[in-house]
Amino acid sequence: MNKVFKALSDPTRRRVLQLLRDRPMSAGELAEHFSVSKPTMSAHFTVLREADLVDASKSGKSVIYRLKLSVLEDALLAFTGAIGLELKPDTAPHTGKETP
Amino acid sequence: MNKVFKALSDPTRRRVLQLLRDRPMSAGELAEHFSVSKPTMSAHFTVLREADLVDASKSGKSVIYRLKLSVLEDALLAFTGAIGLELKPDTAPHTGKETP
DNA sequence: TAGACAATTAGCTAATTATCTAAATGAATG
DNA sequence: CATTCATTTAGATAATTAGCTAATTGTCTA
Repeated sequence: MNKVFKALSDPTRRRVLQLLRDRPMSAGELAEHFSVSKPTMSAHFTVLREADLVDASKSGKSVIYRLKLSVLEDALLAFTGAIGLELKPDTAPHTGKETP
Repeated sequence: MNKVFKALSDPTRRRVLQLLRDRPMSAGELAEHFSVSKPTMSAHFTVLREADLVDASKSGKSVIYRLKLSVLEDALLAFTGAIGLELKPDTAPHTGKETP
């Protein structure tokens, strides 16, 4: 859980997760959304991978990153539970079509 | 919101919030739960205060810290909302008697 | 009012982090 | 099979952070 919170402490990484909410994306595609160098982005991806918040799979020349939403959810629920902030899953699954 | 996540990125600070869940506590009382020096704890309190996650009030020789649960809740909901992780408040208010 | 006590500030250090450029790796393609 | 393209690794640096001890501030109380 510590790694998850460390990963979430950087705004760039939080934004990456947000982008991945809609669909899996390649490293380069993700990097286009930010004004930092690709190696810097690559380092952010490593942090996210080590926190198990994303999954990386190679596809040809590209590396595709996917959000692991359940890991994020589990960490957040574990923390809020420990704090006594009772949040609970709102069962409506994400469709990827929220803002058409 | 960034300051909140920065504040949450340290396990000591997360634990402080957890301790404050039960009741307001003085700086010294909080510090007793950790094996770091008081000045170090004081620095953690500053981070939590700057993130607006706690409220500090002087009472005689002591400084009493109180958890600002709604600030934490708002930040977490803002983030989970942006991610498409639909958590929602579970309306049951915290009584302070959960584990008697 | 002189200690005693609680907490913070000052000043320092070691470790971590975000960033960069340049180089290396690995896969597809002419 | 040499080139191009996507990504990562190497190596460096500046900024931030968590930690310490010593000193300061502020509030009781004997």
